[in-house]
Amino acid sequence: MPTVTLKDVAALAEVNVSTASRALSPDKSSLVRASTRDRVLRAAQELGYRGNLQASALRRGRTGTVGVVVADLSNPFIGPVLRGIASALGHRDLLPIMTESRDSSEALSKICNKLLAQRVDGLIVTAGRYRDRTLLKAVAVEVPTVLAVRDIPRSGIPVVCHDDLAGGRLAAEHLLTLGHRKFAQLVGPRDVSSFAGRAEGFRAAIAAAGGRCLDIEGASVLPTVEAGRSGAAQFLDRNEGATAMFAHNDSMAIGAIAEFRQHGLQVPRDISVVGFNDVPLTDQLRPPLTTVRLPGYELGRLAADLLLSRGEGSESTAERVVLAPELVIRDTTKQMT
Amino acid sequence: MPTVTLKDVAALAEVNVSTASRALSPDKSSLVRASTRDRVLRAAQELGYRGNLQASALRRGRTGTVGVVVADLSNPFIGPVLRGIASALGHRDLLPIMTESRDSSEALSKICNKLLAQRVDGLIVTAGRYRDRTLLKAVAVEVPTVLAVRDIPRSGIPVVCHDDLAGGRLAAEHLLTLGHRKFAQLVGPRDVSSFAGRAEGFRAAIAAAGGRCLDIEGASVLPTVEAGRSGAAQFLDRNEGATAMFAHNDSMAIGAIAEFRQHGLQVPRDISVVGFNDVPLTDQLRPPLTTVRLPGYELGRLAADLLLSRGEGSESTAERVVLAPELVIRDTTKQMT
DNA sequence: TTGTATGCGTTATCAT
DNA sequence: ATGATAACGCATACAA
Repeated sequence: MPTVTLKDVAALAEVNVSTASRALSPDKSSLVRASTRDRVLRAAQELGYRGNLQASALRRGRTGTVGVVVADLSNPFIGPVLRGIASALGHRDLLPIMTESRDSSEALSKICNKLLAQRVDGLIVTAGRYRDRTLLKAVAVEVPTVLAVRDIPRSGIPVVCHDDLAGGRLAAEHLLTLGHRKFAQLVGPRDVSSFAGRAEGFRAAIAAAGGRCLDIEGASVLPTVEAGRSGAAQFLDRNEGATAMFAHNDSMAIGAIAEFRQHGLQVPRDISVVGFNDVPLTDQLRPPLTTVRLPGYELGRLAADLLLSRGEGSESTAERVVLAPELVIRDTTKQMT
Repeated sequence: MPTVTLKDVAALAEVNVSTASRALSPDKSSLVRASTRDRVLRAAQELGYRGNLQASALRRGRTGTVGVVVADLSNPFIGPVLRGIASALGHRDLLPIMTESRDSSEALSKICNKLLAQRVDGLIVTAGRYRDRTLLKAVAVEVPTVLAVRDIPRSGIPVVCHDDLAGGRLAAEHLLTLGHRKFAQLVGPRDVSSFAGRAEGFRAAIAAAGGRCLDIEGASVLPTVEAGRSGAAQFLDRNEGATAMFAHNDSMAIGAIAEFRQHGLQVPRDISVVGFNDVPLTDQLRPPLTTVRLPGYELGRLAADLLLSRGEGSESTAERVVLAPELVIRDTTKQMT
């Protein structure tokens, strides 16, 4: 497969390469006479010419690509976010390069290096933990960067995230309204802003109402169904009379409910449970899960927009966009009797 | 941020760029004296030098990137596949460029064009439908390509997929063993190999056993929970005495079960249901879903391996790898009484 | 072992 | 309106 270059096209159209280049460039094509442009276009068509973005990038100093790092591609929450990013980016003819760090700082570092070597025009990181602050600050000086989903305070990096503080508060207020006074929460990793925010929002709202809240740390590594089970088991061991539990994501909530059931406790009859994220199928569970919904697609779109606006040098844009969560009341929470 | 080039490094190390290039190239670094290499390395370190992969690619004729196209990033099945791909690729220092077609042929076409313009070294397509055959055949002559998950018969493109025929058969045999004789299946899109295979495998096994099977087409556009509901509703309308249903994925199975429940029918008491994919949380449903599990991670790894082996010109490798599915029996199927 | 020179494919500048 | 040419950053063939 003899790769067709601009030179070939120019030769066939009997023009100089620079003319061919102009004719094929969307914005400069007006500088060339219509008839010759047509000739070039036809030649390109005939040869099956494809611009070489590598060469173009080298010459122009921009690659037309944006790196995107996510922690976990299997996290159902991330799909909409990526779609939002891709949508906003595709709109301006940029190609997202998506990668997964598996929440490993080492992997994140490697990925960033690769992306920088690829000379991405921008970077969107949804996988940042507090301990990655130094790394990401260094990255951010090399390429326009925005954080999404997870914030890193004092990093100085612009961010689009959801309001986890409000999310935790929403969960707390819902349970308080139902008459609960003693609570437990299954906390997620402490050095991830989303989880830290949920913990603090919940704790503060409970405290403000004079309630008591027990933190279960067992699930602080990976917030999975299994972690939810073991967290619930711990909770039952040292039960201090809590009647409601807030899990920092739906997986843990589901695990907890399963564990409760196994111990003969029914949700919500014996204990109320609130999850977080509203991932698919939570509405199909028995009972359907009360949870907090986040605007993933919107978040992705805004993150990409923020990146683009920064890339254009208009530093005037907001550095921090926070999206409101929404409480979805289903059947795992009920009024105290 | 004045971008550091090889020239800068060479200048600081007081060597020629070619020497610097050699010193920094992992495999050619043996050609340079240890002391000078150290000097170059230190200079690179000091300046924070990053190779420019664009320029390197232009010169070497390979970019070190592989395009990956998926139909739907939110499909929980795809996560492991992508991880498998990334793992195999990362191992050889290749960067996967992941993209999503949303199952649109138009989008697929655009994406392929972009990826080709990016001069990816290879392409893995998990989003191919039958109608994309022409497009993908054209793509495959330009760049080493492998299909994954979804096959396209008579495309001549190597493929790694699961054995959907066997998957359908597994479902059928399980239900037959339980004593069922009249069936319905909620079919997925006809022009996607995975669904076509499931349909055919199920149908054939039923026919071979002298059973009867009704195909419900209502869900043939997007196989979602909603499609499962409406499919089940259709099924109930024209009920012909079937006692078991095979849904072509878990979402549809879940939707069907919900619809049945709404009509006062219990699963598996009144009707047995088998899903497909074993996506997360299906084990947490009430009742837990009987389904067919596919080796996603393994599939991704093998697809990447196949691509790499092809890229190396060893055309001797198998053109078609088919992975065995596994039946996961849970509680939505039961013995006929 | 190191340096010199050239070209990868494109675009921008400067002429014409 | 078009052509000639240089340069982007790097890697290699060849020379020394």
